[in-house]
Amino acid sequence: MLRRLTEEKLEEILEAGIAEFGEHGLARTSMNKIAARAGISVGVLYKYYEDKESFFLACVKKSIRELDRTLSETIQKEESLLQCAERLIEALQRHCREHPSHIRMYHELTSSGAAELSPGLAQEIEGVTARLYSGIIDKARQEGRIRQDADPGLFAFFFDNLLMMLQFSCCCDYYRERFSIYCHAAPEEMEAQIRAELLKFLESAFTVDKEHIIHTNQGE
Amino acid sequence: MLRRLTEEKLEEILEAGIAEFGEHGLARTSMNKIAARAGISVGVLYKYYEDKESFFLACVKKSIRELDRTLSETIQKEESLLQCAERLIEALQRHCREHPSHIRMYHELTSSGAAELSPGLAQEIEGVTARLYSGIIDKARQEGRIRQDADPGLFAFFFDNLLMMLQFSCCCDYYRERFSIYCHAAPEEMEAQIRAELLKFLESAFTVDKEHIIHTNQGE
DNA sequence: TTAAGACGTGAATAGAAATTCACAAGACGA
DNA sequence: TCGTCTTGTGAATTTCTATTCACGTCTTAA
Repeated sequence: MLRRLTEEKLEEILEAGIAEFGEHGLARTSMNKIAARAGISVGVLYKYYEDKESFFLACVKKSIRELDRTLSETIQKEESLLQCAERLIEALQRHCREHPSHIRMYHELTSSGAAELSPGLAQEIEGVTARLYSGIIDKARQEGRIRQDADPGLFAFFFDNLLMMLQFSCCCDYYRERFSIYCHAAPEEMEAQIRAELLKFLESAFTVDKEHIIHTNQGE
Repeated sequence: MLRRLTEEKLEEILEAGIAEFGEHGLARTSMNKIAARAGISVGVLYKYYEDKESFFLACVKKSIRELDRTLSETIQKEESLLQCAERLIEALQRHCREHPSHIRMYHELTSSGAAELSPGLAQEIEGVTARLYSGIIDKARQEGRIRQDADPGLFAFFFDNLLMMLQFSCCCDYYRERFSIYCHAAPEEMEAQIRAELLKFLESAFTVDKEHIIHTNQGE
């Protein structure tokens, strides 16, 4: 039986690829398995994509598109840094629930399997959020809402680190295990609490009104 | 020429394995290449180790041992949370400089290539630090040095997330790229600044004396 | 209705790498 | 010095999978 591939089928194939890449990583994922999972033959994959690598890139692009949509729906309004953070965390938690394999694939792509692709991918994936977060934080600083001596780039970097690890901890085996070592529960059982505590942490980290700066270097 | 393997040679072989695993990940690393890199024949690898997986585990064990040594030398004293953090950051930055391939291998091990190993490894690797950090933070909380409503487990988790990303950002290609997107420089060019800013971030996050808790949930 | 062209199929090919094993080289006791 | 045991060697085997290609099926235009 031979069916011309529809637009939806093509999306399905990408989704199958994302799932497999997320489960096994670029190196260990078999094109034959992807085809089987998508219910097509291997050959057709090579009609649409040059090779495994470009298929992988297409999967990543699709995934980026969906994440960007989620994010841009989330951060439109004029909001305070923390309101923004709260919405972001919520959105990412939802994204983890709905597209865990996307996050897993994203994690795989940071590993050495995709070494040659790193430079381009990092730029494409992180570029948007980096500018976004740095901008938000810089604005907050200029408005005097966070400490004046904070470096916006690095603070944005720390902020994104926390969000990224949040996602990995929800979706990736190793990090799920690690989470449960810290918290004795699976992340999906305490989504609200995680969100609340992360907000507290960020709230403290970002808030400026301290009377007493802790004395780090007073020795024993 | 045939030389009986010495204790040092065995360590060298593990070090070669760590380097290869760090560069290519578990799946893409070839036992033949490891042997060549270590200057021995493949066969002998299989005399000492059951298969690739157990060799990988031996490499990880060696790496854990060295990290544990670094950490236990670092956190012995009775110190404040932030002093402790500062020492930790310094120690980890040094560790990154001296053993980048260990960090790379650690990162590879969190990816799906080592899926079956995840549970055991996570426990072994994270168990110690998790208890350590949670303990330090819990103590600080009981002494009233950080906000009372903080969950020690989650705060320790966030703390470790930041430290872990710091290491990846120094040693792993993708994360190095990502770092430079945020900060427009390579991490080794601004080690001191990173340390200082991360301390500020943590200092703020952990410090308790705030008059005004930011109003997160007041709506628009 | 039909024939050319377009597209999907999946068995076959080729290459890479894990693992094995028959053999060789040193160690050691007599 | 000799024979045996231990241990390292690396070519050969096996397995896995990316990629190809000769073929069959559908579409479509006349």
